[in-house]
Amino acid sequence: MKAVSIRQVAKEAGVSVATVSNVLNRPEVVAATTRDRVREVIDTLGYRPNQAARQLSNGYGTGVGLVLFDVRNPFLTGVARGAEDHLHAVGRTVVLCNTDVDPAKEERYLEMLLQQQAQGVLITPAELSREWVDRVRSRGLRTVLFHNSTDYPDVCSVAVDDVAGGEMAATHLLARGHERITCVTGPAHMRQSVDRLAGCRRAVTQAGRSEAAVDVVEAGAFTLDQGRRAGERILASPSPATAVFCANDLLALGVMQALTRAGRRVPDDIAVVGFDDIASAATAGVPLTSVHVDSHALGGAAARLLVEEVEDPGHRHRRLLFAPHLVERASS
Amino acid sequence: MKAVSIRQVAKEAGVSVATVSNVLNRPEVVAATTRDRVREVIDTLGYRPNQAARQLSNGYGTGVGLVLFDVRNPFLTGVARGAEDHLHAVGRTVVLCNTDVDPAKEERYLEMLLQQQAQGVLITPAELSREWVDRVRSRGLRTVLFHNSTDYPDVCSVAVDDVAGGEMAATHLLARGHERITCVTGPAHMRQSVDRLAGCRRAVTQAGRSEAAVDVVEAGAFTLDQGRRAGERILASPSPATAVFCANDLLALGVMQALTRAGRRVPDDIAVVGFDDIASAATAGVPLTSVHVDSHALGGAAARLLVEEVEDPGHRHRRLLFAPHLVERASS
DNA sequence: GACCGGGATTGAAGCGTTACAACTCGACCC
DNA sequence: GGGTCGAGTTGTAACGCTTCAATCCCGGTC
Repeated sequence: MKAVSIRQVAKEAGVSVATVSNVLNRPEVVAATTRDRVREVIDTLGYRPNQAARQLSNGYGTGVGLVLFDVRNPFLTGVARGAEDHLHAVGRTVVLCNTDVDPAKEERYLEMLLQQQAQGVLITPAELSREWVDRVRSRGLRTVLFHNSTDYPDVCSVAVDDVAGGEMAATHLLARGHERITCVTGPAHMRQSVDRLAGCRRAVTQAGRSEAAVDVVEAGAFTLDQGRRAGERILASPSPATAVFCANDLLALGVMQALTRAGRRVPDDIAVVGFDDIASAATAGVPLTSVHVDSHALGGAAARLLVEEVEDPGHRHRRLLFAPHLVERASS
Repeated sequence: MKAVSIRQVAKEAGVSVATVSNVLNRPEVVAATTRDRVREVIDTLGYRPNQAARQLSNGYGTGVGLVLFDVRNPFLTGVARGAEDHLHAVGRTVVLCNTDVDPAKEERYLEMLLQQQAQGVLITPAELSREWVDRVRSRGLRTVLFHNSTDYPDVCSVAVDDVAGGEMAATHLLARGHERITCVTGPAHMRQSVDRLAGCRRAVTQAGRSEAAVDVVEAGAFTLDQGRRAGERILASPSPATAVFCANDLLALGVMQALTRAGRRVPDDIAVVGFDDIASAATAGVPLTSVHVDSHALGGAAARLLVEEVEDPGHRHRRLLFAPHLVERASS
């Protein structure tokens, strides 16, 4: 029942613990015959190196924190999976932490990770600021942010190129022959609203049209309900555009519900495009065209960045921007 | 930069390391004044007990494994969150592992957890068998299964009461005045198909009707596409029932797509009820009535069970069955 | 004044690894 | 024969903490 220790392996193999340790960590320094013998003993005895001891000895552990505001967020779920896949592949262990965007909770987690001597953390910061970044850094935690901000060139981060995404959606609609586009954004202060709208406008002007070709409807939140409301507002307009691009799938689904409820046909009367490509987009009554983000790849990239930062002293901080792509479905 | 050790705290506070350790672990044995002084030094110095050392010393760690076949599965995502919440609240650390139902991968994870000296694991087993259970146990890992099986009374497990869920759905439809129900199941060999259908039948017979009042349509898989196909088959029937209960939301959404595409109105012509209450159920064109499972609570319960098993020597293994509940929406 | 009991404190032995300095031992060279 | 070299191996300190037996100290007892 008691776990086998390196000492027992050493005794059994007739060598010193140092040699066993070498077999494990620098096999090239030990003679082939000894190495084989030791290895054999290792598996007949079922020896399993004790991580805690190892960690204590060399001063750092193998765990890294995955600090997300909520794994249930479909995007973050993908990110989590992507990160976990890569981290596990390189022999690291992922500690899951959900903050609910609560700085106090986040702080508790970071503290816990520090106690575990985690080497790094992949995080959606609850409140990003110069101060926060410095604080985390000063405690010796390598960090990769899931955040779309250019303000911190000294931290690695990964994010989605919202502008490019908005542009894709709009370009698609224009290609389908729509002359005017209604853009439903979320709250105006949110970066996603701003950037996705900006992308939409860029597509329009690059197609040689005036910016006036895009009507803006601002929803109070990125929710289904607000989407419905936005849909009603669009219907109330004297001459609604024939296409609507929503900054988020929930808004788009809400808009579609309002439209169909009012008897309009999607896409025949009005085309709809969303953003994020959540699962519901594909399963909707009229499957929704949406801008897809490969959250898995994003998580993987973040993990890679973190590992690089941990292992390579000459690491340069980088900001990775992921290009999304359009998934065309029946709604447009 | 170097972390503060217990020794420095001891020196600074003018006591021995043993006393500092006591302040941390058994505060009641140390005199109030000493205790306060030590505590003060602890936070002015920013001392953080080293988990690895602690773990090495007392022989076991604080981490527990959360081994799921895929966090992206919406149900498991909820479970993960529920488990994490509780585990964190009781000071434990959650190590996330995704197996993709691959026994080899699962094995690697278990091995890794063993090296970390994790005390327990919450797991969706890739291949459940007597042998597997014994093997895991013999290595000293406490285990709680997410699995609906009565075959292993000596292991804790949590699961959903599928029979009760099916019964609820059918009872609801009968109450709405439907005389006959079509039940769309997944593959016949899957427990979910069997149990949910059984529940449906039970409701029907308990309402004094013959079992013949439920038509069975077996779908090849729990997918949207198979749902559409099932929908078409229902339409092709000479006298379709006015209500359909699907063993899964994706099937239900597929059925609804087929129905509306054929010009039938849901729920006016045909009512539809699903199972699982995934996010898409609420956002569908016609919001779907579904049997909801509180995955968060389920994860929490599993966590509680595991902690109990780890901490209480007199622990009795239990099998928890969660009652689902019906969420009524527009589709029925 | 010697003795006792018990609360408070402490010294030191582990816990299982790693890594470094030191050692062994043949082969090889002059 | 003595010396050098290098590959292989090993003894052991150190990592930071917990725990337990041992010690200390002080007020109370007889």
